[in-house]
Formats: sequence, structure tokens, C-alpha cells
Amino acid sequence: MTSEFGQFCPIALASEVLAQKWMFLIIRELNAGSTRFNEIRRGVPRISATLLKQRLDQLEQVGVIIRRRNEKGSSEEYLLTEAGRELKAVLGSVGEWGQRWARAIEKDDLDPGWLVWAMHRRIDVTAMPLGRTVLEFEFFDAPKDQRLFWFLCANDSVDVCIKSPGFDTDLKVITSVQVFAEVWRGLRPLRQEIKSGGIRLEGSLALQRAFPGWLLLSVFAKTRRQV
Amino acid sequence: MTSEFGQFCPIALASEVLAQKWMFLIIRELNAGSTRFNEIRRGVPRISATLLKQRLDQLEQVGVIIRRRNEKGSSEEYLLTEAGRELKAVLGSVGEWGQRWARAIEKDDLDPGWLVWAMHRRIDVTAMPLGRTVLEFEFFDAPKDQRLFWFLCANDSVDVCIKSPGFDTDLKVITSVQVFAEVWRGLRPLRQEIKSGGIRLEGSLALQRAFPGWLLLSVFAKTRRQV
DNA sequence: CGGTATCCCCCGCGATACTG
DNA sequence: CAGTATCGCGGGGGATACCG
Repeated sequence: MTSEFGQFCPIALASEVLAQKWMFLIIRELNAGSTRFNEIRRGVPRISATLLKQRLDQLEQVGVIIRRRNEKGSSEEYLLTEAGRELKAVLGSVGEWGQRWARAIEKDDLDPGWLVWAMHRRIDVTAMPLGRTVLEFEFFDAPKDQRLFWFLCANDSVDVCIKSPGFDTDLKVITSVQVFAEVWRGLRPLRQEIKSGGIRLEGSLALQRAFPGWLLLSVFAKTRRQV
Repeated sequence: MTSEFGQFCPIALASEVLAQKWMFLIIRELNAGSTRFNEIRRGVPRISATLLKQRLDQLEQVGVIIRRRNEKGSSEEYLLTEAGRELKAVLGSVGEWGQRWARAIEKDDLDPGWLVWAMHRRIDVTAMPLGRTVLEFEFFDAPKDQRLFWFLCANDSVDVCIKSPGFDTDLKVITSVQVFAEVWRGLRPLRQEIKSGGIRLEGSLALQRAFPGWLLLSVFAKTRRQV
């Protein structure tokens, strides 16, 4: 591990940590606010527990995170250090580049579970009605167990549910994963898809009209793709 | 390779290309101006030919470089595309982070051959006397075959030699790899090391005085280390 | 929930030798 | 100079089962 590249160039030294499979995604989750093991896994669902733990240990060792038992002692927390927080700049440049130049989306990238997990951090509850709002998504092209999701939006938090939360749905969104992914990425305009029927809304007209204002989309959505 | 991570996040898509061993270093060399196979290898000496070729093919496939026979048809050239040039921003953020937060330099990082290769791109010939200037380096703590190097500086180019170029040396620099590496990285001030004898100069007083002005140091030398 | 422990396979990668 | 071909190993990492 030490001196993997035989150079003292800062890019080489950083590579020892960063240029490994999964690493950017784990760091992205941490910088998005995840602190717990399974929280990180929801953002990186395809990594194995073994490997995630290995990577977290490594990040701790090089000083990107610190590990801590939470107050109740019931669970472990992984917290970014200043070094870890400064990796946000790297995530930014990598994401910008990916948005502009990386390969096109393919079938196997379209994990609806990941999409809703990413969305739940980018829903602007302050733009919503006060109190509880239940948002339901139906991805009609997804396998049965990934077709339906609910967002339980309170005044200051958003929870993702894979079963009905037990409250009535206020606004339902019906779409394909493909179309919604492209909207999320900023490759198609949201309002236009609503008009053309690529995204269908069911619920009060007031909520339908407000909906595009709730959805902040991907952090990189405004970056113009070049290919 | 495709959909390695099962997400369409731009960071995940970029990771498929970037988050691999050696990749940042190869891209660094290309962005530093290398276009030929063995030129890249000089900047990444520990990579095997097999693997370098594999990586270059991959970079070509994803549109970061294009391959071309040069005019004479005698050799292959690897040229950055616009996508490849935009990776400079990524190199910048990764290098900045590495400079600030990556691990300290260790013995095995101290490859004098790599150091002189890195230096030759950062020597300001416009600050030198007109005509030819021969700069000689002696790293007294290096193994015999890595002790001596020459820079053959012309008005518009710098060549690295591992044997005497056959011209008299105008200025000789005697130092340890360790000390010079730290100066190069911006961890120690050059002028102070010259004063204290960590770096010794032999040659006309005029050249000795001018020397610190020739050496541009690492691109990241001005970034302040945090640990 | 937050991991370990184990098994095992594959392939990433280095080393060496050879080529046009 | 710019690779290719071949071999071989080590360990990266996936799958599964188990634990406090």
C-alpha cells in the first residue's frame, strides 16, 4: 500500500487512497451526510459489507474520517474530518467531468432504489405545504419489488419508504425509470416531460403545479452535457 | 466494465474510468504534454508496458485521448481530446488535496529519476542566459546509477540526460534526494536550504544567484500543507 | 443494526521474453 | 521505439453464513 507508485507527487499519494474501486462513491455518501454503515450502503447498494468495512477502515487510517460510538452506544458513526470535507472539491470536479463527458446511461445503471435514495436528499421541504406531505412514485418499467416508493415529507425531514407509510398519498408520480433518471440528471426538462406525459401526476392541481418546485434534481443537473 | 457500480450518478460513471490504479498518473503525464508511449513511461516509471497499453486503450475507448501515427509514420502519438483536457480540473483538485492531506513522503517514494523528469517541465529557460546552459545534479544519497543527472537547457527546450551531455557543466547542484524532494514539494524554502548548505551550488556566482529563479518547483508547491 | 468469518474464484497485474 | 505474448501468482473482492 505504501509507496504504491514510487513517486512523491501529490497526485500519486492521493491516488493511493482515492483511485480505488468504490472509494469516490463512499466519500460522496459521507459528504452527502451519511454517518452510519447501512446508510452508506443505501447510497452504494452494490458494495459488499466486507469491502465497505475495509474501505472505511482505510479512510479512517489515512485521516479522512473518524469512527465513534454514538451517544447511546448503540451504533457506530463515521464522521468526516477536515481532510474528508475537503474532498468535496474532488467530488465536484469528478462529478462535473462525469456529467459532461462520461458514457451514456445504460439499462443496468437504472436502479430505482438508488434513485429514490438520491432524491430524498434533494427534496426541498421548505417549498412544500406545512405538515406532512406524502409523495408516491410508481416506476412502471421496474420489477415488482421496485415499482413503488413513498417519500414521507415532514417540515424538516424526508424519509424513503418501500412500503406504504400508512398515510394517504398526496401526490402520485407515474413514470419510467429511464425518463425520470434523465430528468434527474438534467438531460430533459422536467416541466416538458410533465406536459408531454412522460411523467404523469395524480393529485390536487395545486400540488401538481407546485411539484417541480420541490424537486432540486441532481447536484450536477445544471452542468451541460457535451456528448 | 459497463455499469460497474449500478448507478447513473456522474461520479459513478466517471469512477469507471478514473478510479483505477495508475490512471491519474497517466492522465497527468498526458496533460503535462507527453504524447508518446515511452515519454509517458518516464513519468510513470513503475507501470508495466502491458498495463500502460491497456490503460491507454481504455482512455481511447472512452474518448479521453485519440491515437494517431505521427507525420513520419515512425511512431504512435496519444493526444488528448477536449474531454481529456478537461480532466485538468480533476488533476488540480486531487493534487491540491494530496498536497494538503496525503501521507508524508517515505523512502521508497524518493525516485531521483522521476524527480528530474518532473523538474525538466518546470525549468524556466526564459529566465536563463541566452544559449546553452548545462545544469548538473548530484544526489549524494542515491545509488550510483541514479546519482548524476544533467539538464541540457536551450532557449526553448530542456533535455534530461543520465550521462554527461559532453558539454561543460555551468552550474552544479549537490544535495540529497530527500531534501530536494521537500523543496520541490514546497515543504522547505529553496533559498534557506541553499544558505544552510542542504543544497550546495558550484559555479559562477552569477549563476548561483540566478538559480532559484529558474526553478519553478511543483505545480502544487504553493499550496500549504495541513498535516 | 453493524458488522465477521470463511471460502473460493477470477483477474489484475507484474515479470520476462520476444518482435517488427 | 513501441509495443505483444505468455505465464503465473496474489489478493481483491463477491457470496454466503453467522454473531453480539
